[in-house]
This record gives sequence, C-alpha cells and structure tokens, in this order.
Amino acid sequence: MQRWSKLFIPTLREAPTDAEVASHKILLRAGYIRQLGAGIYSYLPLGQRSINKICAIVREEMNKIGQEFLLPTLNPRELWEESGRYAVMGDNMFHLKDRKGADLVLAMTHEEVITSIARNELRSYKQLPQIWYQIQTKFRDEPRPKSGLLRVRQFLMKDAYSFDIDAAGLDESYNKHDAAYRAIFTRCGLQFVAVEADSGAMGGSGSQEFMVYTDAGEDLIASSASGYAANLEKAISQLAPVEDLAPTGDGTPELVSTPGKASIADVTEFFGIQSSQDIKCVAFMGARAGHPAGEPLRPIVAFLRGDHQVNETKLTAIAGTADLRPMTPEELALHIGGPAGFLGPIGIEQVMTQGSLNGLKSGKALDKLKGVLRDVPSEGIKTIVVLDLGLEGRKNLVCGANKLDYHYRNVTPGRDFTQTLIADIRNINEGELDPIGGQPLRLGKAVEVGHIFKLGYKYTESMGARVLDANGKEVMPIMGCYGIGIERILTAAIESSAASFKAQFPDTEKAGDQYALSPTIAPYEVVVTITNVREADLLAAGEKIAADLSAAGVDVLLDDRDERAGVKFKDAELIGVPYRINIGKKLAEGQVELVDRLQQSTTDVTVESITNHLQSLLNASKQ
RNA sequence: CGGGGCGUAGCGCAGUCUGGUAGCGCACCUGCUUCGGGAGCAGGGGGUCGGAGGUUCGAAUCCUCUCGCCCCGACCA
Repeated sequence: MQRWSKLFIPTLREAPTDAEVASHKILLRAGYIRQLGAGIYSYLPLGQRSINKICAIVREEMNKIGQEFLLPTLNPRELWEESGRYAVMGDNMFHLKDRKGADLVLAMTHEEVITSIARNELRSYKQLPQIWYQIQTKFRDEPRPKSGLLRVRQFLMKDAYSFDIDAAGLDESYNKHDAAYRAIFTRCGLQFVAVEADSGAMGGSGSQEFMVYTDAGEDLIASSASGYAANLEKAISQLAPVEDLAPTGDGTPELVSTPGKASIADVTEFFGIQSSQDIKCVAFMGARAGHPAGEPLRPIVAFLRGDHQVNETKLTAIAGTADLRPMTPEELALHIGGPAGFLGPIGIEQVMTQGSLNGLKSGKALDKLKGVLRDVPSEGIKTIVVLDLGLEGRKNLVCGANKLDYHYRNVTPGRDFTQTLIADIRNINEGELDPIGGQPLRLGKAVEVGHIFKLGYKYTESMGARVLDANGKEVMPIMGCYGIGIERILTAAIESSAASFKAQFPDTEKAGDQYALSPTIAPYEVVVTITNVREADLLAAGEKIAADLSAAGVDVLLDDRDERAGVKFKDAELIGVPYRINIGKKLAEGQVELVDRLQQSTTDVTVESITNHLQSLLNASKQ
C-alpha cells in the first residue's frame, strides 16, 4: 500500500499550452511525465509505474516464445555500414564521436547488433530456431517530434528478432509473434486491429501492423465488420458497378470543345455526367528505385476514375520508383502532349505498348513487369502509363484531349488507347465494400503500436551470417523482426479512453481530460479516497480497507491527504486509476462507495465485502 | 528543410503597437473559518521579462543576431 501524502504526484490544474493532443495534456496534468526538450521526456513515478506494468506484460508474453537480451545502444559506425543502413538512415540517426575521434551512433533498432551475435555464435541448423528480444531505449532524431509521447526522439521499444533455417520456420516464428502481440495488446486493454502493411521497398512476404484507432494517429487504415483490415497504402475494395454512358455519333472518340473546363467538376457539369464517368489524369516524375541520383527522372502517368484519388505509395511500388513529384507544365507538354486540365491517355508515347507485358494485373507476371520497368534505363525513356483497375472494362468515358480547351467523349480503354500496365493505384473510399466479406469499409486515423515483419535475408546476407544445414551445406538463416512501442501502448490507451468519454459527454467542459486505464496498466489498480482525514472513523476505516486490499495482493493507493474531497476526487480521476473506493458519509451505515471508472458506475458496498468485491472485478478484467 | 505561432513567477495569461524599471488568476507559505466535486477571508514569499549585442537619459517594450518550444507541410527501417 502506498500513501498519497508521501508520494510525488505533481498534478496540474491546467495543461501547458505546448500540449495539443489529449494524451499529452493528460500525461502532463496527471504528473506522469515532464518534458526536457523536443521529443525528450522524463517519466515521473506514476508514468514509470505504468510503463513498468506494460513491460511486465510484454516480458511475460515474450518469455513464452523467446529469450530476453540487453544490448548496447552505443554502436560503432562500422556496424551500420556493414548492413548498409548507415547511409540509409542518414540524419535520422544520432551520431557522436568518442575521445579518440571514433564515430559512434545511437541505435535506432538492433538488427545489426543481433545479427552480429548470430553470425559469431550460430553455426548449425540444430541451434535454430531462435527468438531473441530486448526492451530498451531507442534513439531517432525525428525531423519533427510531436504529440507528447506519440512521436519522440528517445523511447522504449520491445524489439524481437527470429532466426530460422527456412521460410517455413520463419512462418512459424512470425505466427508465434502474431499470437503474442494479440495477447499483449488485449491484456493492456487496447482495442486494436491488425492490418496488412506496406512492406516497402524490401518487398517482404509478410508484414502486419497492430493499430489502435485514434484521431491523434498518423496512419490511415481501413477495416470492416468482416475482419478485413489494411493500411490505406495497401487497402483494396470492391467497387459498385457504374453505368457506362451511351455512345454518341458513331461511337468513336469525339472531340468536343470545352473552353475553360479544366477541373473534374467543370467537365462533369459541362457534359452532364457523373465524375465516375470521367477519366482523371495524374502525372509524375520519379527517380528509378535503387539507382544513383543524377539519372534522369522518368515520366509516370496515372489514369483513374474522376472520383478516385491516386495513392502515391501504391503507384511508387508499381512503377519501380523511389519517389514521385508532380510534372511541371513543360514536362506535361513533353511527355503527354497537353496542358493541365485537358490531359488524356490518347496519343501518349509509352515505354512499352501492346507487348506481352501489356495489361498484366497481378501475381508473378506483375512482379516480372515491375522488374522489367526497374531495369529500363531512364535515358530517353518513354512514358509509363498506369491505368487504375477501376477503369478496366469501362466504356464511353470522357477524358482530356491533350489539347487546350478540348475533351473527348466515347473513349474506351483497350480500344482507343492502351497502357503500360493496369494496377490498383487508388485510395479506397469509406463505405466501399471490403474484398473478403463485402462489408462497408471504415477509414480512420490510427496509431501503430506494433509491427511484425518477415525480414528475409537482408541482414544475414549483408552481414555474413551462415549456418550448416542437415546436409552440411552452408545456408543463410532467415530473419523476422518484431517491434512494440511501449509508450505508445500507454498513449493509445489514454487516447482511446479520452475519446470515448468525450463522445459520451460532448458538452462537458473538460471531457477531453476524462479517461480511465485498464487496471493492468494503470499505475495503481484502486485509489482508496478518505473523503475527510480529520474524521477519525473515516481515517481508520480507509486505512483498514487499504491494508486489507494490499494484503489481498491488490495494488492500492491510499489518498490520506488532508485535502477537500473534491480535490481528491479530481486527482483520482486525473491519474486514470480505474477503481476508486470512497470512504465517506455512508460509513455510518457500514458502507463505502465503489466507483468503477471503466463502467462509469457507482455502487454501495459493505465494508466487509469490499475486498472480495473489488478482487472479483479485477480478476474479471484480467481475463 | 519550407510556412505559421510562441518564449514575462511552478502552470495559465496581461503588459510590447504608443519605451519610464513588471501585473493578474491558480499553485506555494502563515493564520482563522470551511470540509462529498479543484473552498472563503486576511497576510506573505517568488520573476529582470529565453540569450547576446545595439539604439536611448532610460528597453519586457525599438533594432540586429542567436537559442528554444509548439502547430501545418516535407520526412518517418
């Protein structure tokens, strides 16, 4: 049992102006954290207790599948040069020199350190599989730290790495982490979704992010009732059928004068059509992925339905570029042949047309095409034309004529123009149906609390880790990596809870600061509030109840401060503890009040039964 | 790195335009009263105005430089 009167819990009545998001304000006001610099925070006793509880849960679950390490954060620069990440990380990594002038870095993650241990120690397939993890401070020189503990430069991360002899083994290690992560987040009281993630340039075979919906998040994810969930960068949907326009005249493309009609809205109004019956053109220049700067940029033109938005991550992956930027007017004229507002697919000189690669949509053929695109040098390259899947099979569309103040109608893909490839390159929209169960998709901001990723051979190859297999042949172990942001669990829990309180009491002035944590991660499971410590009966009863609870194994905080009841109630709520026992007037009748902040209920319980009553509540919450 | 905003007491803010040597609320300390939803009255302590330089008889206030923090964007294995 701990006594509030002896503790350091510096609560604030008002939040510092620097705090913008709910969790940041709450963490400051509740005395969990204090800021030292941009993206650098001290964890005060309450914050530390909560963090410790989260770490304990992570350890318990991770110990079921792996072994804990403690690894150095101070790393020699050479180690990161070996893996090739020294250059990749650039300014995102903190650099320093020791007294001899040797270059050191502060580790952002521990793939390099772990792999160096693996290559030195692992010799045989008999030593595999291994799952190694650590919970440590990581450093990232974020270009823009923000939102309290959500995006910081120094933070705790649980990082795990698996080494397996083959892909089947990696699948197993990956699945173990999937299960462990679900257990961890559930025990922490989080409502999460596991989404398919963009595996980036590495093209790994599997990658899942564990996300918690909150407006403070920086990612957009789509999910539906049938269990489909994906990052917007990966999400696909079923499109409702769209009625094609009836052909006019002889049904072939017809040039129409459309003076000044440069926007989708103008054009659809002019023709009296839906935006889904119009073709939108988005034009980019991009550097070929994996090639040195200085190579000429390549033109990439995307065509989508007028009511759809291009997803640059998808387009980047498809086109094999490292990045994209919009074309300048000069580039539009050169590569497409028309002015902005009147761009269209007819007449573009493409990198490849009508070839065997044309029209491929998925699978190995698509991968092959992407490979080919990557291998085409940029010198003198013709335009790469990408048609979004949403336009496949459509007829009699309206599009720009690549001529100022003119559009075409009766344009049919495949008949009137071809493309380099057809692919999914758009953002899904909320309300569209998911691809597996046909349920409406919900789109929302979310924060990433965990990520599991099939790494493959990236590090074992570059850093030279080898073991002998059963045939005595030297093979590379295959790796997976798996991260959890410890502070983000706390932050996400606060954000979610604060948001639901706010939704419930939209009018309450400070609803944004109302929240409650799961007892599993709250700094204390219960606060025993003696409403007036000057009344000997109340004081004695509170002491006894707190002592009993403590003896029963409950993590209890006794508010024995000589403060007014209102102050104590407010403080107890501020620190997010889910249960509160009020020792007050009803004691004369042998009763105390149990306030359940998660259920938002208050019940009278007899002094004799309060310990058992609370214990059963706590046990239920741990299921 | 681009755009915007802000640094005055522990927290929230006023004062800056129109220079005259710093003020309010909360918090803190003392006393009395009060005691179930951030108490009342009285008294009190605390800042040299982010930093440096300059202009001036005189600078929180004007000028120059600089440091820091927040927000939007870019970036984010």
